Amino acid sequence: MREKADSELVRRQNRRIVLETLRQHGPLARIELGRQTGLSPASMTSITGQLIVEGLVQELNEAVLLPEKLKRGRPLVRLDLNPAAASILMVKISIDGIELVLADFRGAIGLREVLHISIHDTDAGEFGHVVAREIGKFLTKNRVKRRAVTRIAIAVQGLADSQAGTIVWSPAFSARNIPVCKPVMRELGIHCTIANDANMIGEGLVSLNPTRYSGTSAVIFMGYGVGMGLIINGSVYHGATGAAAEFGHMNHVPGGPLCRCGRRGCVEAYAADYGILRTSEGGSESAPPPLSAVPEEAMLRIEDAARRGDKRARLAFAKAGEALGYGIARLIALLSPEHVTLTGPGTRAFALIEPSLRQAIDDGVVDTLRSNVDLDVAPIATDMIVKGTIDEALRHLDREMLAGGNPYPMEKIA
Amino acid sequence: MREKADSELVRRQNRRIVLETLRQHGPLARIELGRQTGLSPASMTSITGQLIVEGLVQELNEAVLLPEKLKRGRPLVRLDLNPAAASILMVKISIDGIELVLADFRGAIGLREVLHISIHDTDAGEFGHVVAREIGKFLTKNRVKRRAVTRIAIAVQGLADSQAGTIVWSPAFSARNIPVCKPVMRELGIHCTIANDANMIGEGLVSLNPTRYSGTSAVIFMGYGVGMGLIINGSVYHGATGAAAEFGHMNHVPGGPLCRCGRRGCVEAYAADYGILRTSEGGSESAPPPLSAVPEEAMLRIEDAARRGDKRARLAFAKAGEALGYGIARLIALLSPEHVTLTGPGTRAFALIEPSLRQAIDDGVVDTLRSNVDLDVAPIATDMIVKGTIDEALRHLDREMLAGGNPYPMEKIA
DNA sequence: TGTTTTATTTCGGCGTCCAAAAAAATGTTG
DNA sequence: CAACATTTTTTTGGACGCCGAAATAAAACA
Repeated sequence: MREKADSELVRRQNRRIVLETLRQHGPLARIELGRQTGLSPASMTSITGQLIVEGLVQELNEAVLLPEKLKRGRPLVRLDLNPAAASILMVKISIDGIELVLADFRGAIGLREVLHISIHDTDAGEFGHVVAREIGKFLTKNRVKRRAVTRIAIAVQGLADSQAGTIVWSPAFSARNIPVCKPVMRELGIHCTIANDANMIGEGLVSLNPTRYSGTSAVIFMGYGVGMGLIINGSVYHGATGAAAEFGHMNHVPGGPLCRCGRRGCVEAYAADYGILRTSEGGSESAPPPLSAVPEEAMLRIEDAARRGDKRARLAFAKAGEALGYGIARLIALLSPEHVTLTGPGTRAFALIEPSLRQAIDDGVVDTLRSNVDLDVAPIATDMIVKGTIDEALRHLDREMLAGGNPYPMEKIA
Repeated sequence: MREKADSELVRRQNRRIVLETLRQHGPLARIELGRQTGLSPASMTSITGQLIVEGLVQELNEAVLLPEKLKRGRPLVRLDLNPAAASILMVKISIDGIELVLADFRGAIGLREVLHISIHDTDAGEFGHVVAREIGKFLTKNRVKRRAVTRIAIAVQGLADSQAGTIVWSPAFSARNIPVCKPVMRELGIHCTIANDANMIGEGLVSLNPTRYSGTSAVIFMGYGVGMGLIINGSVYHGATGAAAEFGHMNHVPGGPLCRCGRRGCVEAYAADYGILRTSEGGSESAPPPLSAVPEEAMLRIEDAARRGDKRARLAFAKAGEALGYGIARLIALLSPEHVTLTGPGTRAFALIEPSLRQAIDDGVVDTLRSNVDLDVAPIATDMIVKGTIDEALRHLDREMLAGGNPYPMEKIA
């Protein structure tokens, strides 16, 4: 049951709609905002006035920006989010290292740095400190005041517990249950959240194209592992702790090949790069997966071999496709998503995977459901993680800032 | 992005909260409503006054009802939903026949009738007419005016397309794609909806215990088939067409036994009564499933045999448990629900199924996820379908009636 | 310079909510 | 039994948000 409504709720909701509209459709004049949101020009004046006083929005001085249309009438004054209102520090933790990105309140990226530091064997108790230290260095080097950073948002490969702020399990670490957010918050005094990277791809897709992703869709990431971002009814699904959508560790065949998670027969054990590598090398299904990342060259070699007709290599991709296909079939049976998007480096070999994947979907799904699903491939995923993480943090921020939206009397605005 | 807010939205939302509170917590005085909803007594007077004028709510004259506490002070006047404000005709279509239930605006059941008519071989074009005719007879016999019936809500075993108002596929029929809602609406002139019965069990559980089911949960129905109602973030999940959550037709083993849906290896092909029957009789996996329902006695016989130690019968239940268990494991990997509830006649033999089911869940789920799931068994399900269907129809009704909530000036109320 | 056009602001009205005061309805007490 | 106490409900008056209409502002055009 929803909360009781009053005039405060009305204002808060309308403020939020205005902010979101500006976020999505770039700079807009008051009257354009009114058309977009359905609010009257009078209310627009009032709402934006308040937002300007609070520093979240600013008027743009764009004599330059409007050379195209020389209409008559009073020129419109475009408004935009004030980039300085907040900034988000995004941290991407992956098997390759740590990436730091600083974005402003509009979501525009200002600074970016990739650290190729070795983290795989970092001690669980140590890692949070390492992250905090690297963030500190990054900020100092770029002369960014810590107080200027509003939020730290972390995306990580593997299972993250967003409630506890920990990395439950990740291919980037040998350790498990690594606390991250708490030490970072303690050492830097900045609010910090952590989430799974595939979920963040989902966030990115939703904020990029809310109409397309207004229903139920899935993004499947293929690479060093198999991850999934699940969009349900237009918003990314996080379980109770943020640890849902473990598509890669959904069982495919009971008692099948050994997975990195320790179980047998997971989709990932067939379809992640190490699974493909193992099959193509004729390794035993009980052979333990490698601890470190499979080098890209190794995968390129197998792909080449398969394209040249090598039987073992072809089989490896066929098995990967079958596992993915049945996994998708099961997903369809449960949720009948409108879109299933494949992404990540593993899609490079999509042509090799596709036949068995489609066959598996054909065999595994009731006809009436299958016809509704649209399967597509989107190779580029890295920046989507960054964008998604930043956008999600900004959405949270919007809500926070609006919650504290004190009533400013009209007189003060003038 | 949500809709713009204004005072109309405030009133609508608060009216709805009041109605829902009355629906849940029985008759309440204005001041009690105020405490429950967080609205002031003044607003309560205004809102309930409006609802009373519209005939949705009525004051209860309960001099009798209050013998318990003889407090002093002005006695409270309890309000309740006006039962006569609307009525719902619920139709349950199953392999056993058709059941008709008439409920009032409070959700209380007034009339009930079970028709053991044979519908299995009804022509697809004919069935809607049959339903309409039976409803007509039922209403005439009980002297209920058609105009008095606000909505017809149908729950059906099998795959329903709630968008199109059709039965896509059902074990109760040999035909497919059977139009139901359109002919019913045409012949009776009453709005009609159709949905899957397992989903309606979900609705029933949510309205019975919203707190427990505020997150993600699944209800799995075992019987002539295997169905599922999926509750996500506190509300029952319907895909785009209402045809989601086909847990029974989620693949378990590629190329496995033949399922009633025509595919191979579905969970249902192992765990529905016909699947258990087939395995226990040592039938080939390619043996086509029976067209008609498996009689209860046959199942009781197999259960008995298994309890007495018959190997084939025990194997049949073990296989059923394994298929269900892996299905649940896959569900957990995707959504990590808080509760999984098993229900339906198939749970009679739960003790026989349980060991392999738990083993399968153990083998199929990553440790960190499994520990969060609470598995329980609730044998009685039939009335939950009725309750859920009625409650869902009433919820829709609430929304409709509130949408047209004209502003009544205070003077008119007095 | 005056006119036209378009964006924005101001003003007055309406609907909602709430707090406080008033009224209503009953029990308690001397 | 009348005055008091207590509790619920209604009434009153004020605040806030939205909107339509009128006023104002800022430009192009003639």
